[in-house]
This record gives sequence, structure tokens and C-alpha cells, in this order.
Amino acid sequence: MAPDKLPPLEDTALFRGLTPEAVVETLAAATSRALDAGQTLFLQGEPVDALYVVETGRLKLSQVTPNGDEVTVRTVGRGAIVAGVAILDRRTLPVTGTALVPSRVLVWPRSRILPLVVKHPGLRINVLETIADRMQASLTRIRELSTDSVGQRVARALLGLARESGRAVAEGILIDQPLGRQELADLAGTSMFTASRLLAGWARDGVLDVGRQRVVVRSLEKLETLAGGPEQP
Amino acid sequence: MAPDKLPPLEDTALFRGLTPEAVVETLAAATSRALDAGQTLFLQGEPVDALYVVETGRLKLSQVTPNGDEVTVRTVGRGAIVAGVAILDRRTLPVTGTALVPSRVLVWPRSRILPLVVKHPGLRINVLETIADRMQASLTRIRELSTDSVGQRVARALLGLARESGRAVAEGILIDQPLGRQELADLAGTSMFTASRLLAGWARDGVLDVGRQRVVVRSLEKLETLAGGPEQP
DNA sequence: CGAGAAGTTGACACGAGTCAACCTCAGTGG
DNA sequence: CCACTGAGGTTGACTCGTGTCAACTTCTCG
Repeated sequence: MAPDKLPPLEDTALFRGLTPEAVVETLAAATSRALDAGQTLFLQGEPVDALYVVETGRLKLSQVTPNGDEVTVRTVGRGAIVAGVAILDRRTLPVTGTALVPSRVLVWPRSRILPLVVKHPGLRINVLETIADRMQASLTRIRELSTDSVGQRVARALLGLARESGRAVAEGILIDQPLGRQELADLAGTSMFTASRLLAGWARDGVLDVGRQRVVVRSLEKLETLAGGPEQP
Repeated sequence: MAPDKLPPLEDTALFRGLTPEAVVETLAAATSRALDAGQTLFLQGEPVDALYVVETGRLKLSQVTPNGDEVTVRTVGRGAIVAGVAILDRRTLPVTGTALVPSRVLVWPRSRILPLVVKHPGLRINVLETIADRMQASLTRIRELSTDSVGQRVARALLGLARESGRAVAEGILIDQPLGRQELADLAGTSMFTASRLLAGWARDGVLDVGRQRVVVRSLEKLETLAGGPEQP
């Protein structure tokens, strides 16, 4: 796992605006943990006992219903702060975190992160900002689930993925991560069958190129139209 | 507006656990503002310039789509902290706040609340706790919108209202606030017609008594069953 | 090359939204 | 005091988007 072309962690949500010394001290306090694909990092309802930052890979944050249904709330990649509520008082986790692919996370047990947020107020600010951002995203999601069609939601999910893990290729923007139909369907809150039909239709219309575990966006504009206008936070 | 039988504000989310002096000082820094029914207190997307606490009445927090559709995110009554993001750095409001009935709110402009949260850490903790609670509620709502039927959602909305503004009467629990079908439908994320049909059916089954702007829950147990099991946070 | 995972496609059912017509009260002004 | 009016609510008919299930195809990997 050579630290090749990865953007430096110093530059991610948790460390933005901190002094180099604070960054070094905080990083030194972390341990690193590897996760297999499908492995669970923490369970909804458990007490929060650590703060995490995604080093590599991709985590799925989901809610499970009492009947065992699972709803993907969001997925996060490198640099994302996870379980930010760790810096608040005794709380339980609102979601379950699972690795979608083999991943690696930085771990700060509460006992180690709490003194640090006291010492470095910027750290606390960054975590709280993340929580506020997630709040806004959740509210937007509620609105989308209430008013948008499945087509719009799938289109918006693709736009999000393109923005987050898009890579420019000859034909357009490749979503640079294995993306199964089921996974996309979970993100958009629909069934695999409906997602499959939508992708097939859009591929016919020249909006996308699709393949096994693979999507290339050929026309961002058309996709934005399908999503019902460009991003609205 | 005599301070009749209202539970004391000292006892609400913002002040829990504070010293009496801190409560007095904080209350002294607030101004009070009256709102007509339907009046807007703040608009989604505006910069947050104040923290509010509901004194009397009821506010609706909603998200509006670019096309003008409106989705009720939640409604709050006496004692609720609103626009808690005010204590974070420069942010915009994630929702619009509107009075459902003539209401009264306490107002702390940012410039006045910020020094107070520094002076009284308990104040900050209380606001952050509220934000975390709302986060959890939003995630639960996302799950419900994704997996529950409209019937379950309406039942759950009624349970919430009964818990929040329920008053025991001879026949059961009266939801002690004017509750139009449209309003209930908005809360559950459905149409007025569907809400009306559901209420009519449940009234037939003896679960509810319904009338113009009025609902009485006759059997909490049956309603919980309809909601798909008792509360699951 | 075989087996299983991933994806596709058609047939079908059904929940819930939409619209129109209608009913029924509460409040108002003559 | 009563008739009128309009908001609130109900109900039926209809449509349509999506979920479900089954059968089938096509990759990928060991």
C-alpha cells in the first residue's frame, strides 16, 4: 500500500485549517485499521467509541429496519470523517458502517480524540462542520425521496458519483469504482431492476455508456436535465 | 399572555443542566417575537443570523424544491431549539421556518448567543445535542420514506403528534392542536386524499375518532401496530 | 470449461397520486 | 335568525409508476 498518488490526508475535512503541528499530533494519535470488502466497522445503535477517517476504499453508511431491510444513507471515500458524533457526549451511532471494497481507516478512540479537540479548537470545528453538512445532505435527501421520481434520483446519484470519483476518459467521465446495479439502486432508493432499465434507456439515448460494474457519463448536461436541473443544495 | 400553566422554559432543551445564573443570563439576552399563523420566520438558504426557541405555538420546518413543492421536515412546539446551526461558523439555513398557528419565539442574534456559548459550555452542548438528535431523526425519516408504506408513515406521524401534544380525554388521547388533513398529509409525505381515506378507515376500525381539524386516538396499541411496531429510533 | 455472479427483459400487480364531484360544517352579513 | 359562502373533508373512478417474480443471457474467474 504505497502512498502513491493519493492526495495527502493533511488536506481533508478533518485537518483543513489546522497548523502543521496540530496535524502531526493528531495523525500520531491515530491507529490504522484494514477492512475486507463487506466487513462491518460499526453498528447502528452501538455507543460511539471512536472517530474514523477513511484512508482508502469506500464505506457504506446505512440504516437497517427492524425487519432487516437496509437503506443506504450515503457512501463515503477517502478523507471523509465518519462517526463525528464521537466528539459529542454519550451517544449511539445513527448508522451502520460497512466497507464496500477492501478499505483502510484511521481510528481515534474517544479517549484519544477528546483531549485533542480541546487542545485544537479547529479540530472540533471541522468535525462539527461535517455534521452540519451531513444534516443538510440528509434534509435534501428527504426532499428528494418525497418529491422526485426514481429516474431523477438515479440520475442524481450518478451525478454525485461522477463528481466524487469521476475520471475523465475519451468518451466522457468514467465513474472510477466498481459500481454494481444493486449498489446504485440502493444509493437511489429503488430496485435493481428499475435501475437496470433506466441505465439501459439512457445508454440508448447516448447519455451513458454502461457495462458490468461500470458506468461512463457521456453527457453531463443531459444527465443533469434528467436529474431535474443542476445541483440544488 | 399570562404565564399560566406553561411548563417553565428553564426546563427545556436549551437550558437543561445549566446553573440558574446561566439560565437567567441567557434568558435576559433574548428578545421575544410574535408570529402570525402562516408567517415565515426564516428562509432556507439565508445565512443563519439568530438562534430561536419556541415559546408558544408551533413552527413548521420545511424544504422547498426549485419547482415550489414544499416538504415538511418536522414541526416543533414549545421549548424546541430552532436554527441551532447558528452557533457554528458561517452557514446557511437548511430549512424554512413558518408558524402554523400564532406563535411566539425567543430570539438570540448570533452576536449575542456566541459569547454566551463560550461563557457557558453547557449551552453549546445542549445545542449540539439537539443537532445530533435532529440528525438521527432525519436518518430515521429517510429510512421510513424508503421502506414504509404510506399507511405506516401516517400512523407514525399520528403517534408522534399524540406523544408531543396529546391530552388524555374520556375517549382516548386528543391531539391538542388544530390538525387539518393537509397538514397531516404533509407531515407523512403523502396526499391529502390518501390521508383522508386512511383516517376514515381507521375510524371505522375504532382506532381513531376523527372530525374537522381534530383527531382522537382511541387505541395507541392498534395505532402502533399500524405503524409497524412501536417506536424505533 | 464450468459455475456462479451480474445484468436484462417481459409480464403482471398494486399502491398511491390525481381529478372531479360532492358533502358538510362554521362563520358572516343582511 | 337564516341563507349564503367558502374552506375543509370525503369518495369514486381512473391512471401510472414501480416493485416483484421468473426466465434468460452474458460475462468473469478459478
